[in-house]
Amino acid sequence: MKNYITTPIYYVNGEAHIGHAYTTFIADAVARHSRLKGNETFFLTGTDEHGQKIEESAKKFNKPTQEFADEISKTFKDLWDEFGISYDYFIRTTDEDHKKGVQKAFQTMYDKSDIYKGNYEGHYCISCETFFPETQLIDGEFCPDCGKATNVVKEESFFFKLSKYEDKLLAYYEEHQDFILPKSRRNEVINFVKGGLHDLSITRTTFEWGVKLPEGLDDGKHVMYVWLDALLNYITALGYGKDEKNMDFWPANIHMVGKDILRFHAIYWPAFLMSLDLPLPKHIGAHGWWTRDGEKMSKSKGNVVLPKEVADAYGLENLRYFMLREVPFGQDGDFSQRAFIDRINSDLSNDLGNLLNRVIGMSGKYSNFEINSVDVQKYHAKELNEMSAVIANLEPFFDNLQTHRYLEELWKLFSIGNKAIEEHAPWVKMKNNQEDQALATVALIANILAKASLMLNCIMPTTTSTIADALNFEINTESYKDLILEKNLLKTFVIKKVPPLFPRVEEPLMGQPEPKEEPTEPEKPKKLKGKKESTVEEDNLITIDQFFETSLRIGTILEALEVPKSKKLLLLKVDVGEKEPRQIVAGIKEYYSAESLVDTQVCVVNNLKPAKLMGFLSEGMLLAAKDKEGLSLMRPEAPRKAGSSVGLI
RNA sequence: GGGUUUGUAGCUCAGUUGGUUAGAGCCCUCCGCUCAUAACGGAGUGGUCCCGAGUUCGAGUCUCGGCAAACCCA
Repeated sequence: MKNYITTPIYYVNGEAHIGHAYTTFIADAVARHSRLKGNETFFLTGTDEHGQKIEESAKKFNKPTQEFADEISKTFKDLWDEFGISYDYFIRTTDEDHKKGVQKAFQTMYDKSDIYKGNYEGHYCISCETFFPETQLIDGEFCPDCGKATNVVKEESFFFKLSKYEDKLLAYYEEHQDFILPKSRRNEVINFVKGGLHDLSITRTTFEWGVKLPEGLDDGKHVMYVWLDALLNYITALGYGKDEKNMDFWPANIHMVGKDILRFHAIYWPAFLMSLDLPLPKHIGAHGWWTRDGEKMSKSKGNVVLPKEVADAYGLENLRYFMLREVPFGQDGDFSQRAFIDRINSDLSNDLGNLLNRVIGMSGKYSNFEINSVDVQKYHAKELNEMSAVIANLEPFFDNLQTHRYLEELWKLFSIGNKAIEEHAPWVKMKNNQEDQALATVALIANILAKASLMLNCIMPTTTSTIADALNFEINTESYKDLILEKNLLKTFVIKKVPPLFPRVEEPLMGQPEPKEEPTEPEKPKKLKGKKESTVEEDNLITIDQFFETSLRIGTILEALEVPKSKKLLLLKVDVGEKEPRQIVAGIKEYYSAESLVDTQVCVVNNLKPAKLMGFLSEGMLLAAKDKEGLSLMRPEAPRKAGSSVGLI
């Protein structure tokens, strides 16, 4: 069986945040799950690089558009590589092959008379790349989504006959109840379609950064609307319009998307495919968004969770586990260090990690690390049956993308193991000359860990491989078949001693003044504590009065402009609670775009002697932290009144 | 304004086609155990299943009307 799994292609207009990582983690888990079961699997991710917004962002950074796109696209690819995402192909919409495929699709739809030329007039928001009807605008001018001003655009445009497919789409939803997952999202889509579909404007003449139309259709003025271009990546990646070499993977098993782009995937995309006479994807999986400590994440709040930062602090696989365990698929999830730490400590350290440690400890004491499954069936038939029952029930959860339920059920295996140890108390059996029984219990635990590792592998690939290695087997399709499908037990082996897999986390590892400690090396913290050395050098001590000589205040940035000809400098107008805002020149242009700073708060050194930089007067400076990776402004955790003083607690 | 979804123990969530005393994990308390990462096991505390009305022998589950939150649409 062939399975094709995709993430959306990510828009190259900013760095990857936790939401991108989440989509990618789920898709990666689905792909790994599919491979482990022996299915031929193609997992696609990539970047979406066309559109007016990219063109303009590139201009802002004074870069050729392609170069700008190259750079951001690379940050995504690098991150996924670092995260060990098992994609088979990374597509970019600026790839020549992709563009050709898109043109071929356009031509095919045109030849079928599903595309026609007309005129479009409407209010267009550049930022959202969307037209809005006048009734929807705020004050008749501003974009209802982002609040920025819209432009009235009248232009020649090609249209796709979306209206033609209304009934076919509805029929498809009806026949395929699980086309849209979770089911709760289905109605939303159906209602939208029932409300009537307008033909879709699919080309633009107002900018150039996009795929040109096939030759002969226009005079070269038009470029394709970014969504048409973007959605087609799912087939151009398989060779559509070129050699078609992987088209036998089509139709996709699942397109994983965020709920914000469900409409494009559940309505426009199927309609395009119908027009191309291609089968439709089997599932569209729409997941929710992440909040942080119960609040929406946004640049202006400065509370965006960066996946790399979290993975560095807590471990990549812990993060994968947390994200897939914590949230019912489709619902919004909340990221908090408290919840994350609870998951690590109770689920990973106590239940799973400790169980492995127990089996290593016992086998070392009782049988010189040798483990033999010969008597497991004899003494632990009950546990084996319970295990089989749990494993047999797992699959549907995964198929419905209910990873949180899948993991919850899977964890019952560890509970069976921990209970069995308590109940059979091998240490008592050893004293009573019932060595067979004691060793059978130890072997039972090893088998539990082996089977659980196979089922957990798609979510925690590295950790489970470590466990498998300790248990002297490899995780692959054969062992899956052997231990899971055929329910066999491990052959006799000598268990490897491994250090605790999941050190307990005692306190938050992020957003703390203390340096982060490596979660994989539990020895370190102890050493640090033991030394009791003051980390402050005596010579550098100051009195509290000296500290208070510096006046620190919270400021709200009202305006931010780039200083011409300067690589580093931004010119800011900052409200620090005085009559007039201060003008501050700050060297942060390499790290922050001017527009992202407006309406955010910073910490201002208020009583610095004014200085002139590149000819501009600067009446203060900002606090920021810098390391090799980059620079972060110091901001209040929650908004404070402009001019609030920053002091000691 | 129309619509969809969600609302169950302090927290995070399960509750299949309506059927006996509403479940799990975490947290908290007590007890037990010592192979283990102060981990594990057992017991217990804790619920007007958002509110109100209705259908029914019987409603967390169905219907209607509210309230709250999130989202979609005009």
